[in-house]
This record gives sequence, structure tokens and C-alpha cells, in this order.
Amino acid sequence: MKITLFDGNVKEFENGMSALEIAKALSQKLGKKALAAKIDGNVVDLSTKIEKDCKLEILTFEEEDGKKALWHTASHVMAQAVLHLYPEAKLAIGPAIDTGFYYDFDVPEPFTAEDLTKIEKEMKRIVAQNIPLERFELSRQEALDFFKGNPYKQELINELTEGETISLYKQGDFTDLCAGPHVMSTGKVKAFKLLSIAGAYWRGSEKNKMLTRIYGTAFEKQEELAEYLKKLKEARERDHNKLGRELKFFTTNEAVGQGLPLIMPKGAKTIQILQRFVEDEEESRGYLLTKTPYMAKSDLYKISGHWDHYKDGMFIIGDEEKGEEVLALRPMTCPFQYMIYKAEHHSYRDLPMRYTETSPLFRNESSGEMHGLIRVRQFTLADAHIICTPEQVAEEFKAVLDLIVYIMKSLGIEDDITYRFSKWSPLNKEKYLDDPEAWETTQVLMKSLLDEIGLNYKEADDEAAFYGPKLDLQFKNVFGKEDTIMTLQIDFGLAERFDMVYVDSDGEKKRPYIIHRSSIGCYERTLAMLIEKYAGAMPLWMAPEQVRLLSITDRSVEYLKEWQNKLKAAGVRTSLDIRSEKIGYKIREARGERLPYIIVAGDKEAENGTLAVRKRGEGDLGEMSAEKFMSMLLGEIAEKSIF
RNA sequence: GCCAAUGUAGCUCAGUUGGCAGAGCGGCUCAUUCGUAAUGAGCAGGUCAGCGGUUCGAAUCCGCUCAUUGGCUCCA
Repeated sequence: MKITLFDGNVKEFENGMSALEIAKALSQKLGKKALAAKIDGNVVDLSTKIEKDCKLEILTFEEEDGKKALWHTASHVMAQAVLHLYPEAKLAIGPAIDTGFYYDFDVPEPFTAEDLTKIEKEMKRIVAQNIPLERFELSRQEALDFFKGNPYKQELINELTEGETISLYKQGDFTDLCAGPHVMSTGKVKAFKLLSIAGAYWRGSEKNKMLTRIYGTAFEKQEELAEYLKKLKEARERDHNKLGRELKFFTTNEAVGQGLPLIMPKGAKTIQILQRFVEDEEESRGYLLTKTPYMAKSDLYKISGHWDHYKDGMFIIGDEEKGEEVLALRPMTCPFQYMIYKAEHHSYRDLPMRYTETSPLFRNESSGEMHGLIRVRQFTLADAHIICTPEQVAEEFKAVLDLIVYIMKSLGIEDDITYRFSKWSPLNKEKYLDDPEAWETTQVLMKSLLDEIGLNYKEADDEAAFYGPKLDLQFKNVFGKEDTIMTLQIDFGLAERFDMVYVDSDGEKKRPYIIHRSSIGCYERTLAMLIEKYAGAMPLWMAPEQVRLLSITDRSVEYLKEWQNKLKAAGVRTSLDIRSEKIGYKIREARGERLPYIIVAGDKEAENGTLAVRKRGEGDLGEMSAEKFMSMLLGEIAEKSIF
């Protein structure tokens, strides 16, 4: 038979050879490294016998699917170890994920940290035994009998469509329902680590029972595992929730409440700088600034539909049943800006109207959702709504994306963002406006725009807003969790609900299109992202403190004050520490705060008119004339402020 | 909301079988005027997250609540 290899070469092999045998025939090394194989695009076990001409790719740990085969086997090894130690545990599911694997167990008592150590020990034993994995198939009835007493596996089997093969994998005394593929034997799982225990609902629905999930990861070599764990630890050192507090960007207070961070002077300064930048940029791009109330009567949200779709997420004041006026803090800005649009008549000549607002919003998140500055109950969104004619929507959409890309580049985060095209789901009736035709046309429009721009995006079902599809810009935090940082939405529903119109050139009243968008996202979340991205070392232009001046003797304080005033007059953000002692400690403290510049002066500098300059990332630049330092600094600030 | 873990001074942490709440760093005062973390002396700083219970006696044991953290669900 003829086998086409992944590099395009075609080789002749004996009929009936397994993928592993072919890998070994290709090279000894490949045979050793092989974990799984891909035959005509389908990932299979290495033991798969090949009977006819095909395309064959041998998968190693370097390929995503190779990794997943190893991780999937690791999850089986973990399940086997759990059953050895806790025979009463019921197995649910245990897949490979992006960074490793997990398995969900139904156990009477959730596992503890000590249990993880025990399970790891048992896993090591299973790995050392190098037990081969065997695949076999059963009929539906046989499979149901086999998993008698396990409601989870029974449910999975019952959901398989008639005629679908039901495969199982056996390793020693452990057998699991599994589509595969797997590596050849447990010995391949050489370096692994169980990372955490978590609760997780069966099949991801809060209506179901909560199971106990164990997360883990595995590598081919101990060194790779050690390297991964080290990186994980380093990433967590950048955690905005830790670093942001240490660097005094924000704090929280029990008496204030959950999800209500207190932004401290440094955090507030950075946000102010970003806000001024964004508002100026938007103004130059034709946006009109609005300021609208932080609350409204429930009537407004009833028109918009938020009352039906979002009531649980709102802070509501007043009880309707007691005959009181019912107000709610706003969870979004849209209905307010729509009322501004409606306060005047609009001709097609007026459009597009681009209303923008730096908008505090309030959402009553449930207690388990709050997280640092990323998920909070009050946040400030750089929000805007663009009301335009159908003919203008494509151009406006592109203009918004241009603004967003410009802002991302200014923040230096364009390579850290992924694009998600968030679509509706016809199955989730409660969540979306019921107008399948409008959903289809709007999604087709948005997709065609994205393709025209040539954006590299991922499609996601059931992630849309209730009134239309979204382009979400996603950022991964230090724990690998993805959050939306900015969003761009086309709304087909609300113009009609608010009866928004414009008079077209033919004298007819027509419905405008509405684009919802945020340009820099919400400032709290964006600040969190920037802290993690830069490990607290904010770029010079947005650093809340750009230069710290340190005096060595009381005699040099006046000299430093003089230069501080010159820097201040030039718009540089500085502070002066006049404690003329512990100079080493003060420098270390300033370095710990990741300040861009640290300036030291004593009697010598005061006499010579110089400053000792230390620059972040470059270390000690030595002594230089004060004038030279100042022009260098101003030059650097100017350069980075022009985007 | 659900499953878990955690909570002692501004920070990092100690506190034994329940028996006087501690250290280092930081802060303040005085002395020192010092060159890339650690000068000396002194002082202040705590409702041991909160409330209740058990006990002669609770930071410690039990219960509830609040907050923080990791997940799940939800979401910008």
C-alpha cells in the first residue's frame, strides 16, 4: 500500500502494518517519540492497522493532538489510581484540555490536598508498571450492562446515536468508556503533576449535581514539567490581584463589599491618563460626548428589554408591590443614549451619530463571580453607540475596528488579544430576541465584514448579546482564563423597540442600524490586564509615577526640589523622598515599585549640577548633567505619546 | 448561586495539648548626614475578619455571617 507522509513524500509499506510499525520503519527516533497518528485527518491510536492507501501523520508531543493523546491517557491513569484508593468513586468524564487534563468524580467526600499526594503516588505505581492500553468495542446493550451502577456513563451511552461505535479502553484492572485515542501504554505518562481540586457541575449545568474535579498536566520529561511549573509560578507573580495590591493600584475593604474595589491614587492616575487619551482620540474621530444618569425608572429597561433579559443582574431600588417608584442602577448605557438620539429629529444627512460616554455601570454579579479588578459590581466602560444608515454600517464597523486596533497598539497589547465572533443559539430561546431571520442576516453581514477585513477570528455559538452578534476581543489572564476586554456589536433589535428613525432622502422614515462598542473596554479590567501584561512596570506614558528623586543628604534636598519643579513644570509625574538615610533601601523600594526612572543626588551632584540616573530595565546609567537627563526624559515621553 | 481553601500589626509570618498576643521589615521621634536594602536609642501600631456557642478560661474547639482565593455556572 502507498502511504503519503505529512511532508508529501509517498512510501510503499506492507499491507496491515500498524501506525507505530510504520513510524519505527521511518526512523527509530520517531518510533520512540510517537504518541498517536493521524490517518486521512482522523486522529487514531498507534496500534491502528493500516490496510489501504492513505495519508499518515505520526503525532508526537510537539503536535497538539499528540499532546492530547498523552494527556487523555494521563487522565485515565488518574482515574485508575482514584478507583484503587476510593473504590466507591463514580467516574464522570475526563478529557484533555489546552494545558493538560482533568477528570470529574462523584465521591461522597471531596478530595483534599493530601488526597492528591496519595493519588499521585498511586499514579506513579501505575506508570511504572507500564500497562498496555487495549481498545475494544461493545454493543449499546453490552456497554449499558458494563457500566451498570454508573448513571453518568449510562447517560453518555444513551446519547450516542444508533449505529455509532461504542469504544472502551482497558488498562489492567481499569476500563473506561472512551472514543480515544490513547498512547500505547501507561509508561508513556512519565512526568505528571496534579494541580488543583475544584467543584464542577455534571455536564456544565448548574441544575445538575456538583462533582469533584481534579486538574493535572503531564509532559514527556521531568525537566519539561519543572519548566512548565516554573512558568506557571512566574505567571502568577504577575497576577494583577496580587501585584495590583502590592503596588498600591487598588485595594478592597470588607466593609465596602465584594466586587467594589477602591482604586488608589496610582491606579486612578493611570486610569485618568488612559481616559484622557481615549476621549481625545474619540473626539478627533467624530464622536459626541454625552453624560447620562446612573439610574432610571424601570420603564426605560422595559422598553429596551433589559428588564426581561437582565433583571437579576440589576441593582433595583424601590418595591413595585408597595406602590413605590422603581428605579434601577444602569447595567449599560444604550437606552440612555438612544433617548438622546430621540430628543431630536434626524435626517439621513445627520448620520452617523456617534455618541460616546465614559460610563460607570452597575451589575449585581453573584457572589462567586467577583475577581480582583476583572469582575466587579461597578465599573467604568468607554462606551459608545453609533447610529447610522444601513449603507453606512460597513464603513462604521471598520472605523470602529480601526480605532480599537489603534488603541491596542498604543497599549502594546495587540499581540495578546484574540478575536471571537460571538453568535446566538437558536436553542437558547430565553436569552435572545426571537427573530431568527434578523439574527441570520446580521450574522451574515458581520461575518462578511470580518472576512473582508481579513481578521483571524474564532466563531463561538451562544455568546451573542440578546439584541445581536458581537465581535469580542479576548484576553487571557495569568490563570489562563479568558475574558472579554473590548466588544463590537451590531444591534438589530433595539432601534425598533425604541422606535428610532431617520428621514431618508426619499422623505420616508427608516430604521437606523446601531453599533455598540467599547474602545478600550472598561478601565478597571483594562488596568488589570495592563498590570499583568507589564508585570506592574507600566510604559512610561501611562506610569502613574515616572521619576522618583532620592536625596542622600539633607543638603541635597533643595537641589532635588529645584529639579523636581522643573520636571513638574514640563508635565513629568515625580515624587521626592527626602529621608536622607538608607539610600540603598530606598532605591530597592523604588525598583520594587517598577518606577521608570530613579534619580539619586548627594553633595557631589548638587555641586556639579548632575544627577545619578537609574533607568528601569537598563540599570545604572551613572552620573549625567541634569539638563541632559531632562531633555532625554522629555524626548522619550514625547516619542511614546505620539501614536 | 454551587464545590473547596484561607483570614493574627501597613507587609511577611510565628503562636505547642485551650492558659498574659509575638518577631522581622516598614512607620514615627531623637541622635546620626550617610553613595546603591539593613546606623543607634526610643515610641506608636491588634475588637487575632465579625457575631454567637462550649469552657473557670478561646487567636486556638463548634456554628453562622462577612471578605479573599482557585474552580463550576454566569458575564464587560
